[in-house]
Amino acid sequence: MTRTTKPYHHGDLRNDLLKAGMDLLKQHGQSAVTTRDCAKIVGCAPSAVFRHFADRKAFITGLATEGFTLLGTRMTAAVETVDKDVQHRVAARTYIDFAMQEPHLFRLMFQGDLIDIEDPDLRAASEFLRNDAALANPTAPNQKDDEAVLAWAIVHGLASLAIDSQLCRGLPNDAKQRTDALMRILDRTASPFKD
Amino acid sequence: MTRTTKPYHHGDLRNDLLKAGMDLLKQHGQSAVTTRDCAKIVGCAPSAVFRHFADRKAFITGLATEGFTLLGTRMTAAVETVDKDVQHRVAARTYIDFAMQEPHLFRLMFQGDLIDIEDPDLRAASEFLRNDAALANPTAPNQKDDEAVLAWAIVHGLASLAIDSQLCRGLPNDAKQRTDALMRILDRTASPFKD
DNA sequence: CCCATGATGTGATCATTGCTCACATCATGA
DNA sequence: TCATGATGTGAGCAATGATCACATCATGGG
Repeated sequence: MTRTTKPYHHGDLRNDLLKAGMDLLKQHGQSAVTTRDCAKIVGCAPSAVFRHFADRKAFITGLATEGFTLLGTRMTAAVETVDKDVQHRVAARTYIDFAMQEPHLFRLMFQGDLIDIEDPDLRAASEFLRNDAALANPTAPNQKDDEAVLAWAIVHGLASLAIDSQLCRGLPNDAKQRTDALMRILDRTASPFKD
Repeated sequence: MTRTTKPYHHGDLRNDLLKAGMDLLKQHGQSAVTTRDCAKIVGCAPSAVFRHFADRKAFITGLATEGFTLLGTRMTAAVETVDKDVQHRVAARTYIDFAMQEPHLFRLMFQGDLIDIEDPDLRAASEFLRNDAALANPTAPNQKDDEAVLAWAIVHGLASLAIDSQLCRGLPNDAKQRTDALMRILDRTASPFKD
């Protein structure tokens, strides 16, 4: 055996708690992400959670932050591999695919009353979206900015409606196939994504 | 005084509970909508709530159902007063305006893990959206259907992003003005809404 | 008209959950 | 080395959703 007595101090409790929360979230949704269950999974006392997070909202915000980081990583990685003229289309596909694969996480990331919108870490992790879409000032007179906002709205709207089961009738179960179905709509109708 | 002793049986407890829930929701968000507080506001025992709703989720679903009904009423009323060629634009404005005026309710209506998506009353109340957008089969080969889905996605995406404070930097505080700002984006960029 | 029955409301009570606090343990650097 | 601050523990509190036995009442069939 590698270890007989478990040490009093946990290695990286904060991160392990987030990982446990991610598992619960992925499998059973946000209501199943309970601080006590996360503590039990990690193997620490329920009170230990609050050494690393001010309250449950802060913990959930931490999960959302990880989600934005993950989405950002995927999008930049995907965009880097393709030609400039199809980058926005690839970005859209990656965004939608992320939502289809991680619906609970995606929902959480945009659930304004469950997370702390002002949290600096969260803002930093999600900044790339506002930058990419030039959303610092959505009322800008700049036509290009408007189109960027609109593109985000289209993709985000499609993903959200599909997740919240308003669009689910007729959509396939498999995540990839659902992404394909939504992308087909984009291809055929949305001018910003037409090549 | 009209009544000295309060009767054992409440008049229309179910509806009064929903009204109380709506008030709490509007003012403090979904986390403040607690079955006990609603009971206290209405003046009944905490347990009485569960005579009319299976559980909290069913109660929240009832609120969402009222929300869809309200939105449907507003949209049909608004559309009826204008010419056919601008109906979709007026519908879009009404949708966005509703979201800006009742952000908590709007969020709730599309929060898949807080409400019971399969509830027949909810489905009936929200059916007009799927009908209007011809969303029964979003993968339909019909180009017109695709455009309807896209139009809904645009409007829904704009409203959602604005509410969840990802778009809030630069947006005015007043609900009407926020609606105007978002509609301006639609006017300038979204081809389905260009006249 | 009466009363049996089902619907509606009550009070007591439970388990779960977020959260706090006094205290224990340990790592670190002065 | 040892004082100090960071990290973890266990007990425990208040709020909340939910259940259950019981109370109250409306109503329709006899």
